Amino acid sequence: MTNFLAASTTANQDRGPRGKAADHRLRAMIALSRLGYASTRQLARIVWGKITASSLRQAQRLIAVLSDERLIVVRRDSMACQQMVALTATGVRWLSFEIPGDKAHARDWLRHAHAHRTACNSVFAAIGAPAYGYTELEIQSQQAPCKSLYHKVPDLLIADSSGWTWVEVEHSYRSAKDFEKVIQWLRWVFNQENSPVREVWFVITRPGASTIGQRLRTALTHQDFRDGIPRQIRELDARILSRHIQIWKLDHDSLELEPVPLIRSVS
DNA sequence: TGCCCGTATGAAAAGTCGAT
DNA sequence: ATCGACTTTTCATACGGGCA
Repeated sequence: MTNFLAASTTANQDRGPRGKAADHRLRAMIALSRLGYASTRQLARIVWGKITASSLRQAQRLIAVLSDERLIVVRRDSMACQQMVALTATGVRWLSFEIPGDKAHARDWLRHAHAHRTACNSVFAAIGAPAYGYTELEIQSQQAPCKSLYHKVPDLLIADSSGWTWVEVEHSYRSAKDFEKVIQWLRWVFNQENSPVREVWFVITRPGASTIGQRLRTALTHQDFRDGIPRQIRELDARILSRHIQIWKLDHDSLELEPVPLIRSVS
């Protein structure tokens, strides 16, 4: 992936304001280069850390300035009633590194913005846009350490020294067939001796997908020994359920993740 | 969804011209 | 002849249609 620190040291020189404003600008530009496109809210969350009336205003002002300087283009998303922005060719040149796919500009991504990528970007913002994480766009552009694993492509990937956190963005209800594939995939991944994946996160971004936790719990819980499931699978499933899965729900207003308990509390 | 292409647009460069 | 103000040309690129 692109070397961020090198980029930030060179891109910071003699380009617009210095100090805090320059830092905000650089962080917004880097975020845009990684996400492909972003909403005002996403930028506010990434650059200022949290969504407040103040951070939203600052984000709006920064977008106005960058747009005046023709570093970004703005598009109003009539569906979601929000501004979406992406880098222009001038904006890409402003950065001292290439954007995913070595594209000249990010206009096409903005024009063909789709709900799933937008949701992935919101989740990326919500987990704090980590430098050791990879966006959906970066994964598609094969800049992540993992393009796919056992026929499954991650929506987001966080790769720190302790292993990978594989993030699935649950933006629609999974069909029974698709869900079964996920279960088989989980078993395959966590049956490996040295699986690079430490945890799999399921992040609910739409009400329609909110039952994913219950479905996983049901599928991976085997109370009856006589149901024909081999002991190894029962133990593997129990381990997956207790150690390797986390369910989160995205709050679209604050762009924060709320944990969803996976194990029903014993009453 | 990605790419190409024709057109529109706006900024910079080059050219024009009158006043001194 | 030189300067400054205004006009024209050129060029880059944003936009959006359309195709694969």
